[in-house]
Amino acid sequence: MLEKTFDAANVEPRLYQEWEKSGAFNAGAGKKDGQDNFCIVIPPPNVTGSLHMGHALNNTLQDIMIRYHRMQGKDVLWQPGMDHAGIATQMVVERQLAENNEPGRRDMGREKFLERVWQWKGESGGTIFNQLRRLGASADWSRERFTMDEGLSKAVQKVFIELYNEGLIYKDKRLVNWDPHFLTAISDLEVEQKEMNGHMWNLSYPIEGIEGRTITVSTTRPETMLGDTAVIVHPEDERYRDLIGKNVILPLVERKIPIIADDYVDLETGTGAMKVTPAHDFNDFDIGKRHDLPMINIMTREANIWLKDNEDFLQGLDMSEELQSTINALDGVERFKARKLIVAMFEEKGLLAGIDDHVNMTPHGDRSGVIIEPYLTDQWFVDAQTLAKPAIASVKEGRTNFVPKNWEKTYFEWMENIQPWCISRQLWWGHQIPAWYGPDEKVFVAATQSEAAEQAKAHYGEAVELIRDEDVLDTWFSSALWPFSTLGWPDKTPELERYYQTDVLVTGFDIIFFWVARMMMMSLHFMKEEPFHTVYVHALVRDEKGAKMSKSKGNVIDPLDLVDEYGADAVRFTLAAMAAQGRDIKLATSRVAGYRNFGTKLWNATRFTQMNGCARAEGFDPNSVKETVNRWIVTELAKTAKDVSEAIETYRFNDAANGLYRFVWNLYCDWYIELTKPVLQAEGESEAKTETQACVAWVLDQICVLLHPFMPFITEELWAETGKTGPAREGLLILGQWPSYDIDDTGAADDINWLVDIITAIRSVRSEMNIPPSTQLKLEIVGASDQTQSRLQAQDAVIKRLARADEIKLSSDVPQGSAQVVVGEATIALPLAGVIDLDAEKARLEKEIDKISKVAAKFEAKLGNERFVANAPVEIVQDQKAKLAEQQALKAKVQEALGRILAAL
RNA sequence: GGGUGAUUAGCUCAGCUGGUCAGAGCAUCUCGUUUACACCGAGAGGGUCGGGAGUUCGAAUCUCUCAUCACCCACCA
Repeated sequence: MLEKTFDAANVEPRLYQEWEKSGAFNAGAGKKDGQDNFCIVIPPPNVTGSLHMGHALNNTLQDIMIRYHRMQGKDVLWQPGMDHAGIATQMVVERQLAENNEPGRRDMGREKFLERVWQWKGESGGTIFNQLRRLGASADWSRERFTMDEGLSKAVQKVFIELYNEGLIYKDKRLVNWDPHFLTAISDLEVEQKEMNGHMWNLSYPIEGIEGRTITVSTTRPETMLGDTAVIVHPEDERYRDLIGKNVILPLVERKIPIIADDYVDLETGTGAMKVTPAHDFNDFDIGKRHDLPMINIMTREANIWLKDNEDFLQGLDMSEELQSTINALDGVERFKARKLIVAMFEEKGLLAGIDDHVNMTPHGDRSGVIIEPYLTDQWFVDAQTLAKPAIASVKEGRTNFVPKNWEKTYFEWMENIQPWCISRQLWWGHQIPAWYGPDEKVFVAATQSEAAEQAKAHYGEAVELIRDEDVLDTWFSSALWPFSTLGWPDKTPELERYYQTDVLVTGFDIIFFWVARMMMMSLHFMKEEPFHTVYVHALVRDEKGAKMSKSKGNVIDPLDLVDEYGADAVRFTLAAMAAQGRDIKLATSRVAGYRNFGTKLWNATRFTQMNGCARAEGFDPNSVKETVNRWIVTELAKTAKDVSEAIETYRFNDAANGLYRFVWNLYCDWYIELTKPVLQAEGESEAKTETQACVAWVLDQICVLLHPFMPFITEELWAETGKTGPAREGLLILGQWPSYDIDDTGAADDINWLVDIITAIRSVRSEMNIPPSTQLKLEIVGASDQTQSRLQAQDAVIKRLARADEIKLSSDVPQGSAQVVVGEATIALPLAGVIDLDAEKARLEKEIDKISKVAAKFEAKLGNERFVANAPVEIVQDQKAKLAEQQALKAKVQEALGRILAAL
């Protein structure tokens, strides 16, 4: 006999071990008779990561599909693995070094530092996978991969070399987003624009040769004026037309820079004159290119002002004492301090024309949080525009589909405007770029140094010393290869052959650009086939009030805390039930508690079966059950199974979960079990009892199967429990067989619906009339049709039990002073003269009539509308007519009942 | 500046391709310990589906518009 509740904390780890030991997670485990494959690659979490709600949702949905398809008998692979997370990991290890007062990364040197990172990875990396295990994730852990594994690194190298040879990867000197904290370039995607309150400074630049005349430019970044190389005005601008072609004397540095015309300038904005700093602003960079302006970088990598020994800056300057002192004052100063100093200097010279408040979008590094500096450096880029073309076509032509579909628009929007992807990072942890430089900076890209040396020898005609590029690749470069690199590419492995193309990618919308788009590009280029046919994009998990969960807000719900409190099944079921497409999930823990209760409900239903001898029967055939109630429940089960399967296959996980919830609680527990009690608890043996016992057990079995993808632990446990009696069971539920039935008995459904109606109606009256549960009623049925009479006879015991009546008889008249309920054509009288309040009964019936009238009025209005009758489809009109007639008949009956009460009053 | 998604019972949300679609769960109220379950059972109250206009015989469901909120993208000094 089972305990009263399911002890998740104890059972879950045990069952998880059993599953793992059984090999059920391994690819091929569920395979039966050479059926289909099903493959999902996990979105690789950061090696530094720990489980948050987003992961919990993401992996729950994946596991539901994986378990579902496994039970379908497919050869299933859920490919797990982790991402090396360049910046994040380097950050963690550097912090650890600092905490231990150990030498920093630079003091340590590259090799030793990397050793430390590997050591850290071995000790603390990948805790997230143990957390996923607690959720019940049935990934094939034996195939776990890491983006820095030898195999995956080989794939990265091959991809880099091939793209380079095809001209799709190139090195370029241009402005990049520079993170002055981590001292590395980052891609556009790793930049977050944040609104900041700042100022707009108006700076006046004197015109060369025109005493007393200045031109005023507006800027949000005065410190960059040190690197100005032009002022531009609009060619049509009357105010400045005479100045075009002249020079300004750049204040402080006394550099002569030209005033040129460029229609980039907006006549309406600011003063209509713009300073141009090509080395520190993306727009200015383009303008500089257009006009072939010098690009003067005036900052160090740390974003401090750099003037001394800065050749580009010093070139062409006349070193005066004043300039020297300006340089002394500014050199090495942090950029925002320098800003203040420079503004003050302008003010002192009388060249500060004004300061306005200004709100501007400021770029921040998503990891470091510091303000990004547009910075002129040599970096490696991927020609994303070229790679994007087939990736766009693929989605346009439906070879890969987004669910929900509206994400395709976002995807197109981004892909069609894609910029070169900066892939080099000035970090150590990552895939070092396979490029070597000769004496004249000539690049040799090759898999190994010796290959590079050969190339160099061929080029120079002699052996030369080569220096390897220090940089590593963007982490997302390796993630982009995930669907094929994890399967063994570039080797032609059986897994690659078998599981590629994978099926579904499950992901949050926040990484569509980072990851999905790039997988599409790389996979199409190297595999010539889409990485997956479907991208299921799920929502963000927010807190109860809809706010994004974040540490700083302190509203983070830790999924493991929820698992501790309510069990993994409850957490999973909650997430599935709330995963309606296209909506964020606002997680309320009350929901989790509710679904924990759902598990308990099922648990106790199983206890009920045990107490009532409902053991599984050998060769039970749901198609041949005879009892109405049994025919009804198997019909409902068949419907539910069909709905759930369909919902899972169309990614409507909430519909699947809710369908199961409804069936288990509202049909199986609330009605089926109650309806079977009279038979099950009757003395002695009967065919009906034997059949019902078997049927109750069988449906419970099927519930476990259908619920297993959602609530794997409790169902597995119950499966084991119910396996202890009846015919021996083979194996674990995880490898059970997903059902589909062809059962549909509408007659039984009608009978039971009638039964439910009559019981509900009587209960309702009892409750409203305050008839205590202990009072046994005598029911008198008036006007019953033949069908109703036979139903009454068949269901006599059940009605008596559930409506709490000790006698049911047919009558020709309603006894005076009875409470009355109308069910179909029959009126059920509850003879309670003297017990009930007739005024209350009168009010109740009046209210009932009112309600019916309202419904009837709707149909009347429709049918009274000539145009409706003329235009609506015939079936609809017929349907509405029938419904109206039904309501009218009902109303007449209730009115009769009311008449009797009025007479009695 | 461009784009997307919201707005349905007190709360959190379902409602697909227009015709009982006005629903669920929590919360509330009443009653209940009948041996599966109080993490329970029975019953009840509660919304003119954000405002307005339109299409249609018929709209929560389609179109437009306004309002409010959220998010994403963007180099306007």
